[in-house]
Amino acid sequence: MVPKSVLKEISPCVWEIPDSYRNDMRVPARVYASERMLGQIVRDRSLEQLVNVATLPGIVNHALAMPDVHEGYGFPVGGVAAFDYDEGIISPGGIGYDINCGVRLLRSSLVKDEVRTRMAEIGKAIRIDVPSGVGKGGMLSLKGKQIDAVLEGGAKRMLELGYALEADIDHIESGGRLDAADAASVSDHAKARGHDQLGTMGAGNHFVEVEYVSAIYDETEAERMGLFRNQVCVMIHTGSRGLGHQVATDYIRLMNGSLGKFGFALPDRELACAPFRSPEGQSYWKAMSAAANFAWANRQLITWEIREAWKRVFGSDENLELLYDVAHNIAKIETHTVGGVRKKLVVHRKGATRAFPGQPVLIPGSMGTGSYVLCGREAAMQKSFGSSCHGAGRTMSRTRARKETNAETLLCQLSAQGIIVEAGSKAGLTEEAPAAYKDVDEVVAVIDDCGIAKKVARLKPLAVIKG
DNA sequence: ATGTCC
Repeated sequence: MVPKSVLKEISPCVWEIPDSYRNDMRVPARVYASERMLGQIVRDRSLEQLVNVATLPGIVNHALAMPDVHEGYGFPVGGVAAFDYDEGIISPGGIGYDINCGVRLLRSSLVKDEVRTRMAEIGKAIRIDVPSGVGKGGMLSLKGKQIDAVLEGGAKRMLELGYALEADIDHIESGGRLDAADAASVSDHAKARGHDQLGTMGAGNHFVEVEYVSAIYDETEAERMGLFRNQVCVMIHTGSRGLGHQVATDYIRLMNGSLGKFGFALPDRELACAPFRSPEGQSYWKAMSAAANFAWANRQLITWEIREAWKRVFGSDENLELLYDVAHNIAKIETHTVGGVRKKLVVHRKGATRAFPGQPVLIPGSMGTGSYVLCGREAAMQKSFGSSCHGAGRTMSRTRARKETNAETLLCQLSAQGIIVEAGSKAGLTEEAPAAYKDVDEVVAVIDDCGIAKKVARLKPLAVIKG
């Protein structure tokens, strides 16, 4: 464990672990957090994991942790690490098992008071149209070349198939498609797991939520994003399902086997990686891009399903427009200024959101607490490779949350707040108890205060549909 | 997160 005394506050809410802390660190580590939050952060292994990340070949500037950081597989969740394109590595653990887990926000033209009495109905309709649960299949069953077209075309393939509007594509990070994707780098096993999973939610922290705009912090940005007070919106949180999980599994195994060849001695085997330019690194990059495209296609088909449900309940004139869609678990090739020089980097975001200047940043809180819309600021480029936090962040393991939460009590608490809950399983519900998460208001305040992204609007839940 | 252990 990294003791709190090692961390020095170098500016408000920015804490540094110097590279002298351990002799294998190549760069310092930095944490964005309030002092109170730092007290929570030092209680798990996330900072030790962050120090481990700082030892990886080709890392530039700092290994970064956002205020929602917590322990993950090898790399902490809520972490950002950028590696030199030519000299650096790519690591599946730095992206996560759920490749391109992410969030998308749809806005309606309805206001809260018009829909209050219809929430049970829309909750059930979404629950029926968007299948959820571990291993669950959906409305499409893709075969052979059909799945390859989705892996290489992402959300744009869904447009060709009639499940997207032209305008949707312009409001997705990277246009909902990474060009590097190559279906041939994805195993048949991964394709088999994913072939019927488009348009499905999954389980764990994945959800669909009907929310309303409860506060506006920046009128100009809110107007630009088409948001207004009491407006009803829909948030979708899911990823690449079994397909992405299998891609991660396949390449962690492959890269563990090639560590010796590259002469890598890692402080933790969970950091399995390969030089980005190596055959292993390139294969994973192409497969990760394909899985990311699959996730964008998934959120797109879910959008189509929700639009159908929405029209059934609220009438055919009612539509849902895509505000934005962001990835939370992904690596990207980006150019950033490092030491005054423009450099091509492989930016790993694991439980972190891209937050380029002017870009909408979507941050869901824990179940029942609602979400934030922020807007990326110029300073993010220097402070965090244009990245923000991605959510509230866990303070309790799934097991502990399940042990300490009573499902009935939790349901009562949510319904007392007027929130409709459609839950797939009681175990799944208790794992996501708000008590198992940090306070999203506090997490977002750090991001706002340190100038990474500014608060635009807050949304509160009306109906929660969970896996 | 995940056909929650090949």
